[in-house]
Amino acid sequence: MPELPEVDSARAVIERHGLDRLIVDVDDTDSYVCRPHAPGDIHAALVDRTLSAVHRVGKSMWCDTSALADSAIAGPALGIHLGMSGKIVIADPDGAEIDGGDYWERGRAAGDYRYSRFALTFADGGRLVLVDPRRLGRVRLDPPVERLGPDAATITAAQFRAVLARGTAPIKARLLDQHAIAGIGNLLADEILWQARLNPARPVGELAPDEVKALARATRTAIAAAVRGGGVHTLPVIPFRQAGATCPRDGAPMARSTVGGRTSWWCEREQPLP
DNA sequence: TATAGTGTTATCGG
DNA sequence: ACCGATAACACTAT
Repeated sequence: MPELPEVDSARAVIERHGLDRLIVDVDDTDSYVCRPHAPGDIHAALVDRTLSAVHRVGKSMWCDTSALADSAIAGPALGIHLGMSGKIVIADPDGAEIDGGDYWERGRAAGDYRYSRFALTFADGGRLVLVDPRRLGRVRLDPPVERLGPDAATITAAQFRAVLARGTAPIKARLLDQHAIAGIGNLLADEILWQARLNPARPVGELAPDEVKALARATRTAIAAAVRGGGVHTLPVIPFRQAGATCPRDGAPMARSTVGGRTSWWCEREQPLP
């Protein structure tokens, strides 16, 4: 589920319900999700601290952590990436849940989720849980977020032009490159290209200035719409990414192929190769 | 049973 | 060393 809009929702959940609560326990026993740390490392680093702030760039989140009671030195950052199927769930001691209820099962205690891969327990018994069936999400201390490109939600026009300025990669592959621009995933990329009426396989080097402009505008509006709607699934063309579908704008068949290593759908008539 | 999937990254060839 | 393409990762749903 998570592209930039979903990750921003998760960030907001942590901001509303996860900050300034004393951490008394950490479940970091999933050594795949918590790699490269050994089980117990994150526990040792976070117990007796609080999350003091939460940040997001692209699809990556991280939390600042407080100093210990007898110290002035802040703790390490807690990096959280949702991967393909991760969600953040806050479970209160009384069983109240914020988001993620899909994964709760009858007979389990509050906060005990079937696909729980990492969890913080707070002093009052509440928990912050990473629920992630596929385990492609990632939790680590001091994540290397400085290598990400500019955030897609706040990128400037000049930065956007620079993203497309060099190379011969298909536009879609470049939009998905998190080191070039951070936050765009497979569905958002298809929506942006559909809005801009550009074929996903067009090489970046051959774009005209007005096409770059159209892409920048589509990126801005698609992300704003997805954040407002509550996720990339609310974007107009996404339900038409399936066999036999026709473009909701002009009724032409939707075409499918692999571009940039990902399944891509576009309108055959409005998004032709030149 | 076989395949695809809202993501990232190591690896390989040019 | 840079750029682009591909496979692999873990697991579920169709």
